[in-house]
Amino acid sequence: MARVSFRQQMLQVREDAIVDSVNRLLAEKGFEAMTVDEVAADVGIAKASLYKHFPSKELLAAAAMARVLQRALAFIDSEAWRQQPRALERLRAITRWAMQVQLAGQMPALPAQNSTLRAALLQHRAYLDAVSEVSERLGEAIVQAQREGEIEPALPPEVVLYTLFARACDPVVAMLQSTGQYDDERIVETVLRTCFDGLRTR
Amino acid sequence: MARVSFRQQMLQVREDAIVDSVNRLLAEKGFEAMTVDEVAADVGIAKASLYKHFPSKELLAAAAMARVLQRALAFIDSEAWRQQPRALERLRAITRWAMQVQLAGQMPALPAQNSTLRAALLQHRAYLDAVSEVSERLGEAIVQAQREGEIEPALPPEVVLYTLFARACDPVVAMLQSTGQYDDERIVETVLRTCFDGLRTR
DNA sequence: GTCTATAGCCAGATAGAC
DNA sequence: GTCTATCTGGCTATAGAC
Repeated sequence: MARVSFRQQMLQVREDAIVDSVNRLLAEKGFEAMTVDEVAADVGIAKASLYKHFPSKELLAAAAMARVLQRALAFIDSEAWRQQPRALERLRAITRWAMQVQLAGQMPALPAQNSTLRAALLQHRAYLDAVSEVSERLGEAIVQAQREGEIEPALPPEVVLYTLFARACDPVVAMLQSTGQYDDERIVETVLRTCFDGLRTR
Repeated sequence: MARVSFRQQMLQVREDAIVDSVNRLLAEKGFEAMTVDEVAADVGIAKASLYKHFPSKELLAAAAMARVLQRALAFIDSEAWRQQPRALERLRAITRWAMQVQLAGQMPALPAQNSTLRAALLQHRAYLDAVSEVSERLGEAIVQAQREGEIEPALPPEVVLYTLFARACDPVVAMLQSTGQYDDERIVETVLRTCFDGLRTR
């Protein structure tokens, strides 16, 4: 059995704390506006210490984005998710999960088209692996939901996939949150509804 | 009749060129990653000259965002739009217009929650006026569409409004464009469909 | 108003002691 | 690995000649 030293555990805990902070700051201000000084201050360590853990700002952000995807994957692998018999309900569940992460201020924004972050992500193994793993699992659920007649079969599966990725970061969630008029559950259910059922009357 | 001097016309043309460049760069890289040097180079003038037209980077971006909204307003005021008898079709038309602007690379991204740009926008008269004017017109169309039974009446009108604003910048448009597998019209119609009809089968 | 040149600042990254 | 102190580059903004 893999014995993990106390030192390594401490390291892991610290890195988790760092990545938490980065997630929050990425969600709040985006990659470019987030400064490494802020991250260090938020974690409560010196900036130079941060650079011992992550060799650049880009790789710091990439680690954070990879972890969100790994958590999504953990959710997808959970019993509760896989036991859901209808594929449509599985898709709703993962989308709901993503919106809850966003409401908790832990969903980093999608990187802009042209950004040093984007370039770094395309070379980041853990991130790319997580993206393709999540895409594959969701792709299966999408195709199944289409076979079951629940998701519109005329939509190419990749359109559905991209839409779900985009809705995970849907700015409408933050807009509704900032009005203060809706509680979290209401926000999630409303945005989920507009995503799956559209704005038109059914 | 208002006589406009040749000088003023030249000025206007130049400022339009500047704002075009800013729009493109804002769409491509976002406010923080865009540099004033790039804008100047893109327009083909010196950076100091830019600052004669716009006193700060924030106000430069704000002018660009205000102009997009003013163009949206011009579209809303056009005969073709207003003669459309059904409110739902008017909402579809303005959303389609926004997606075409985005495909043309001229739709600036929504500012992040916490950003110097956001602060500047909240003090920018032309921007705020345009936002509230657009919101008012769309709000009327939304309520009417709900009365006509076309837009889901259970959705608060502001949720519909925010959703339309968000879809104007929907990253799915750029994602589909970057695959190169779809022509512009197909992209617009597909994303419009997911917005109004949802992902589920009807 | 346009330019060249530069001031001033701030953020990413590093040196080097402990 | 952690810190303090510092380097370095690039960015916003301006000075000042034309």
